[in-house]
Amino acid sequence: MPPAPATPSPVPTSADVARLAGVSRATVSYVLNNAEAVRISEPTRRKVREAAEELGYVPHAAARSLRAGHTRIVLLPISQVPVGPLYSAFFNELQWALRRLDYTVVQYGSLGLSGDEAARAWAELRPVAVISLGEIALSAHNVATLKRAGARAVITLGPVVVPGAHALGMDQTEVGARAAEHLIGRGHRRIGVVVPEEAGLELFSAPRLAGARSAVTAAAEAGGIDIGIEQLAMSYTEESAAGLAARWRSLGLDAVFAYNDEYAMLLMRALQDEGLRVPEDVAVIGADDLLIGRLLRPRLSTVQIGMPTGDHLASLVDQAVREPSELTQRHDLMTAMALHRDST
Amino acid sequence: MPPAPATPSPVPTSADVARLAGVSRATVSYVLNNAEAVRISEPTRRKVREAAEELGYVPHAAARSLRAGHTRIVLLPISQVPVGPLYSAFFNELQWALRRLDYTVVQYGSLGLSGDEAARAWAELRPVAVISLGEIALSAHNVATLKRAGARAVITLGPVVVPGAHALGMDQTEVGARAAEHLIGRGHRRIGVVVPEEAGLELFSAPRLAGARSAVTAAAEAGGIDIGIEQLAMSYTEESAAGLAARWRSLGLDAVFAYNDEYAMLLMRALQDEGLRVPEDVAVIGADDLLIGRLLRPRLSTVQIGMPTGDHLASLVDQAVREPSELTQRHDLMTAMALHRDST
DNA sequence: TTGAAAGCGATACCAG
DNA sequence: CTGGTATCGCTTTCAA
Repeated sequence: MPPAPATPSPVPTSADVARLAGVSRATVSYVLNNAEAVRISEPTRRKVREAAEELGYVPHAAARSLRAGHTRIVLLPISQVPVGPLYSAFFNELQWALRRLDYTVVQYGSLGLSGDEAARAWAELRPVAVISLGEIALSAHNVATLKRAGARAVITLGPVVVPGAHALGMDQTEVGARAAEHLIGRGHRRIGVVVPEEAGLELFSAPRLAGARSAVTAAAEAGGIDIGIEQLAMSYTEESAAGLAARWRSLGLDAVFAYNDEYAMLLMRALQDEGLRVPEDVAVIGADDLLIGRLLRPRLSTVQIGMPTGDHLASLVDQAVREPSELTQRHDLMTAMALHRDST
Repeated sequence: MPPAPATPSPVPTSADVARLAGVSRATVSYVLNNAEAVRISEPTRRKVREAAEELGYVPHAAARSLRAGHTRIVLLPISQVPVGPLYSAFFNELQWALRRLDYTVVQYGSLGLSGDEAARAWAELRPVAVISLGEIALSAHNVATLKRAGARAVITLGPVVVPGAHALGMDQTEVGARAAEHLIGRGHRRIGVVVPEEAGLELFSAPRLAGARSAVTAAAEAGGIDIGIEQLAMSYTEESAAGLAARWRSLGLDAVFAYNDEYAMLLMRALQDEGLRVPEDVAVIGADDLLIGRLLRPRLSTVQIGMPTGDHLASLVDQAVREPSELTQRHDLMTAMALHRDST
């Protein structure tokens, strides 16, 4: 007796369901999609449903979208760097909200790809929308590639505006500006700005630094005073923080905006260990208003960031998909506000 | 003159490329996939490539995998809860490693779905593998559904073993056990265990608590001594920590294992504000060895966790996909080791 | 070396 | 009310 046929467990298709139920594939499709246009008798419906159940039939998304001519995929390139709890929470929320709107969120790790490579790779999936944080620099040409592949919206959340793309910018310059203004307002005139050495974070750190710079310039001109600002490289390790703290006195600074609360805490601890008093000798301000910033003493002053809700952003995305012609440019989605505690 | 035809920007297909290049679709496919089996003349190749370039042609992944009969999708259900920087970093790494092995990682938010619903939704994408953290409780039947839909491996990283699934468990009980042993070894006999109230974290907190429990039992039996252990609910807010600290003296505990470093820091600060000395009045140990745990004073003792590298896990996944019959069960991928600092 | 054509799975039109 | 069938884009066998 010959062995069983080579196909051990063929994936059941709608044809299998049809065969088992004794109807045509068309009928199966109608029943399973609750098609309103055609009326199918109740016994037939039951037969079909039972057959599908028995076979464990699950429709094939690729086949369906091939037929439909479009997908509901929203592609979310993921970045390699840990962008902090604030952004992580925001992304989770966004995913969620998009799913509720019946989109399938596909996160795609694209580290190390050029804009061209990334755009091609993404386009293969025929996403209906792409939401880029900005970790991959997209050109107008890349946007065109994606649109030609059926993307109805290419949305960038980063600071860089790309022709053809919707920009829902989370303006990080505001963060730096609020921090600098806070320090200046409290009488500080020699301000350091910590810029993380970690690769990938420049997407956030550069605008924050730029914002601080412009705030300093504005304040100096308005008040006719001399304010200094200095960029300080530091990485997220105790050693790096200690190194910076060790040469602190030679820098002649009386305040520092430390990128975010984590870097601020790290640096503040190192400064204290170096014998400097916070805020008397040096004022320290972070950003993101993380809970841990309230645990160290003195309590850390910070810039509180108001992120848009996932629901809100999702609905903007949905709108862009429905009406791609309205090229939205918005930069008011994120708010920043200095929060005075005890470290400044 | 009539307006342009209704189709504004039809997505270019391989047929369009063929037409433009003056060859057949087959030839286009051969050229673009660098088919070794057939030899195509160099001029033809160039013509095809140029035509593809000019049209901005990008192949259609769904059509391709429909034809191929399988995908390279690895489905990663994502949980709603922030599981901490350790896990986030691990997941990033894993994604990366999988992409290098030419898989497409699809993260799928499945919160609120039942096991049945989730399995069906995932199966529609015909993933070649599913890697579940365990946030959705999968039954053997669900695993069967996925396998019938072509999944060659269903892998669970959580503590629950599901029939038919590969288990690459990250054994969280070890964490609790090491923490409890550390505290017992340092002479503590009344141990509290903080269990986060945040939904979703029970996946981690329950095994950590269980591990602490069994370590206590083991030590008590071996030493013939009386050791008490008590579960303490707390959420990640200052209020909750303060509330717990306020009733601390009435609990009669001399040590606490606080789920992880973040909860530990929060509680330690609240205890100190309540006038309790750490570690004299109460010893505190966390877990995950986060950098911030070294910033507070006293420095936080912790349980250091050794996660498998993304590369390692990815290669295990790849192996499971290639050889699905070898049902792997491994629980030694994560290591846990108590780290003594100053808070115990 | 290239072209014609079958077929992957699901859907929707048009007949019956 | 239900069934046959063309179609989506791509790969691959078979013929020429």
